[in-house]
Amino acid sequence: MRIGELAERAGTTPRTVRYYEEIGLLPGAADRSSGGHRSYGDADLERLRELLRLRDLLGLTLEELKAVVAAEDARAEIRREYRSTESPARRAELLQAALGHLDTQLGLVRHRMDELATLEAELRERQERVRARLAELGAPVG
Amino acid sequence: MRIGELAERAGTTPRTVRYYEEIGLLPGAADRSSGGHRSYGDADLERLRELLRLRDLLGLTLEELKAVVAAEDARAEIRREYRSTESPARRAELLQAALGHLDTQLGLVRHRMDELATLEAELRERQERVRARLAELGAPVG
DNA sequence: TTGCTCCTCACGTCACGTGAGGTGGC
DNA sequence: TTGCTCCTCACGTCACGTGAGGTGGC
Repeated sequence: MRIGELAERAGTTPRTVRYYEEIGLLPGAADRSSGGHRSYGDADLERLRELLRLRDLLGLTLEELKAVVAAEDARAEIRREYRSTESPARRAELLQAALGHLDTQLGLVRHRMDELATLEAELRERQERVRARLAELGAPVG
Repeated sequence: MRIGELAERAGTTPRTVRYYEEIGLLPGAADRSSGGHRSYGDADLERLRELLRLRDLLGLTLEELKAVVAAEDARAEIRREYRSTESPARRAELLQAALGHLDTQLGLVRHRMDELATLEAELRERQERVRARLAELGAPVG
């Protein structure tokens, strides 16, 4: 697919995709099919979606996202080395590193969920109070 | 308290507080005690904390936060009018508007929580896979 | 008097948005 | 041939960061 479709399906803009490529967060599109147009596959779409999700949900900066990409590339490297002659010790080391990154991300996710749960509770409390006042006025509760 | 303490207790910087004042998101500090230094109270701290929370957790822009502030000022206005001679119809109207704003915010909060829950599930799944591979290697599960 | 924090410009930065002017595929 | 999307500059914008140079309270 071309950059317009990629961006729309990922929920962003072509400009953002080009910017991410410019700063090295996304690799330059593999083939620039005739006319210099960037061309992308489904794997590119999935990776972009995940980056945007981490950006929006966890508030990671683009520098931090670069570190995430590096960690994921390392995981991909693990899979590639999996059947090679790499030593079990080295494999375990890489897997442990991957576990560390996942732990960090899970910690961030849970922290955010806690904060959101607190916010939700406060909003519901306010909502109840407003509803109670409306009831006092003899109005129907919306 | 002065701007440095306010900012630190709210988890931000003096520059951000001044910027929010500059664009009209925060009112200019009530008293500029001798020397032109801004002075703040606990209510200012609470309001700032809430704005930062909405910014960080829901990703609202500063323009959107202005609308939130306007809605909250309207709620404060309701309380002020509560014992005045305002008509019940007018009061109900203001309360309904407040309910609408709360509904909107609750919708955003729940949407974010859903997205975070999905992300958490995916991260846990990856974690399990990595752990399984580590177990295959005969290594202790971290 | 010495630090510490505060003040106001004002330029820099991050993460893009938005034309300007031009080329390429159905 | 006409739209549509793409391309590369390059300047603009939002939300601040970061000194520059100076004043004020324990």
